[in-house]
Amino acid sequence: MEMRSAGGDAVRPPAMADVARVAGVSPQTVSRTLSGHPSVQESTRAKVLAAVDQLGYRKNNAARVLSSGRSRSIGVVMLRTVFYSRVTLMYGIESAAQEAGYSVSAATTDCLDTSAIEDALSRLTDQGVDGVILAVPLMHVSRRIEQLTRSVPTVTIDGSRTSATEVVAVDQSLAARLATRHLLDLGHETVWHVAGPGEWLEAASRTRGWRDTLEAEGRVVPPELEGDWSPESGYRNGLILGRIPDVTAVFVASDEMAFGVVRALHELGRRVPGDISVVGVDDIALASYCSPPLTTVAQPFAEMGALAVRHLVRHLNDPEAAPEPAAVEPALVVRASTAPPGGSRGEKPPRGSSSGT
Amino acid sequence: MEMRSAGGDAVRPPAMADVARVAGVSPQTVSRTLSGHPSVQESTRAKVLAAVDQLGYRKNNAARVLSSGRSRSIGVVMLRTVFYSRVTLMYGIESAAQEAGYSVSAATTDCLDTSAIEDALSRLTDQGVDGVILAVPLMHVSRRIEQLTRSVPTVTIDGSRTSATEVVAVDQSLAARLATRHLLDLGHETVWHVAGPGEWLEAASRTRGWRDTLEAEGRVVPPELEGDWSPESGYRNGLILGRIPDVTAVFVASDEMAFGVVRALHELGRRVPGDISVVGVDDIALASYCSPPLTTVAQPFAEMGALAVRHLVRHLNDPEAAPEPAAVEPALVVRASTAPPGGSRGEKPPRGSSSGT
DNA sequence: GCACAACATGTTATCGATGCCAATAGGAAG
DNA sequence: CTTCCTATTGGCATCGATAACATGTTGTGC
Repeated sequence: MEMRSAGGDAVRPPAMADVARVAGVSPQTVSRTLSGHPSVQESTRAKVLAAVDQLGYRKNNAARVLSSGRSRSIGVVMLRTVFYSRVTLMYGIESAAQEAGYSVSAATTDCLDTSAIEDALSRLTDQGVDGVILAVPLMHVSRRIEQLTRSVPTVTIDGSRTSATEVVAVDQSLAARLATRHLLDLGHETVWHVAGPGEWLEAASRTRGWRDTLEAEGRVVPPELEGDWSPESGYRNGLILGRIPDVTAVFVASDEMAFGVVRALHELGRRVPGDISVVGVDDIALASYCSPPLTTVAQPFAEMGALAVRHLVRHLNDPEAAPEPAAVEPALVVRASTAPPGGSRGEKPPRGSSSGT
Repeated sequence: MEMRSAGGDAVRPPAMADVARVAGVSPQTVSRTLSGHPSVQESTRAKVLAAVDQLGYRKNNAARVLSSGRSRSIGVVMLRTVFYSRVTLMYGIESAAQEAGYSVSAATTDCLDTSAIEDALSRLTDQGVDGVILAVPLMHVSRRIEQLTRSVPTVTIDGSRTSATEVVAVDQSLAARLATRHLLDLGHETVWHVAGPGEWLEAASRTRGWRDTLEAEGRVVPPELEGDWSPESGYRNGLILGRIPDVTAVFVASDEMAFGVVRALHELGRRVPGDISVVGVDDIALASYCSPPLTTVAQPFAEMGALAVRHLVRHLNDPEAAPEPAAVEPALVVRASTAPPGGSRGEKPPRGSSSGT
């Protein structure tokens, strides 16, 4: 960095015109060569590439964007959380984008305020992204958001559909149905539920899937408890559930909350899954390594991110292409935190298993 | 998005010249008004702002960058991992950057190959970032990296120092010393260690801190085991440690590996901390919620990211400012996975504790 | 009353690449 | 041998904002 300041004005980085001069061709030909235009003679191409190499030429992105009107970058609006799901999603987006030749810039927000989302979105459009992936659960689509998404191609992930938007989503309701049905199949009378925060669309979908499954089977639908995705909130709810004698099966809306629930149950002396079975959602890396290893619903977040990018890129390349909604499917991963009711298959199998009490 | 394609060529977004025309002033005055230049009369400013509002003018970033030579964006090179530490770091960087008026673009890589890092770095410089934060553990600084970091202000985090670079780091060696000393203070004869992968500088620093502490106390230094940060690798190493009768205390280089270690020990019937005490590093959110709650060393990742940004921005604003290395300090968090040796305070206290075997 | 400063604004050149159109050359077709 | 076409290549305008310089305008101190 010293070079830059100390070197004075001598070291202006080489521009395309410099390359053209060295190669003995016009700047236009250099441009064509570098962007892979077919109509460039092999000998010319070689001269240009040699000059590029000799000068250490690097393309100037700003100029290219200004001139072509396309930035080859996409923006992502997301919440600033360390939840496994969001992070994995982001990486899926990044690698797919990179593969498609796009760069990614993220605008994260701390909260779900509509105004915060508006800000994030406008930061991205100001920056000149070609398209946007909205990875926040939009409950309320404000006029400003509507307006912004209308001016730039947008794909939403698990969010409300705005008028000018394609949607990519995991079938959250299916995730919940898989979990709930698994517990019912094991023989539990009914299943309790620790939901995610109400503002989150995916939390709402999971709750709906859980409720639907119970109702379809004619089971009692217990009142639902609500957390905020944090392990702490799971713990709090676990302390409540553990005190209710009826509870034999719990579907928790995320693995991290499930960890908290299990912890609380242990502290209350309830065995998992001996007394109470627990299912989470996400299949985080640590799910196999808690006690007991957590049964959960795996979600293909990375694929979802990649899918969103593919949709967006397709639209950017051909704005006429019909938008088509897409969903990817979650899968149940059975580990050791679930068992038939009655305490027969506890984590540390009690020899004389007194079924029932 | 339909608008864009269907609207034809009529809807070119308004440019500064349009605003100038409407406001009845020169484009330059518009520019000055919008960038907060002091020498603009109040009445003029008002006219300009009214015109901006009326036309819905939004600045064109590409043009601004091309013209001014500054992009007000910084790049981050990091590994594509979901490890808590890296994610938290990223959010620290993002919020600090946003506060300073910079946008962040990330270039993530899958592996630690020097060439992959070179690619990521050059993607960022091509994109025209004003500065770069290198958040990968650089063991080998190639000529190309040297060259790239020389052409753009760079701050490395926990990496090898390149010639033109400032460094921000957590004192990893201190983290290891805190953990090791804690275990020795509890009365353990010595402490075993599950290290991170050898290519990671921070893994090496932790190993060094651990070794130094043992040697300073004249303790036997056991051979170290090595993982790859994943819970799986912790599990594998746990299966080994659990079979070695001498082992009473283990310092694991990350919480996620520690989860694996604890799981393996449980499966082998070794109690934690009754038989073996375990300390991790990171203080991830789930650390409080495993069985037993994990004693660990908390690292202020978010602060570190913010610090890196502050350094970088300071340098961007004043290239003459002397680079000063900075470190932030980790802190021990004692929970329930550590205890004096001898099995007296096990997780589930065995009534007749047969100390030793 | 004059010189000079400070402020407010306009003019022009420029950043670096690309889009569009024109121009040249070589070859195929008639 | 002419005409037309295609493959290459160059010239010029342009994207939208800002830096640098120029201009005009008001005010101030002696």
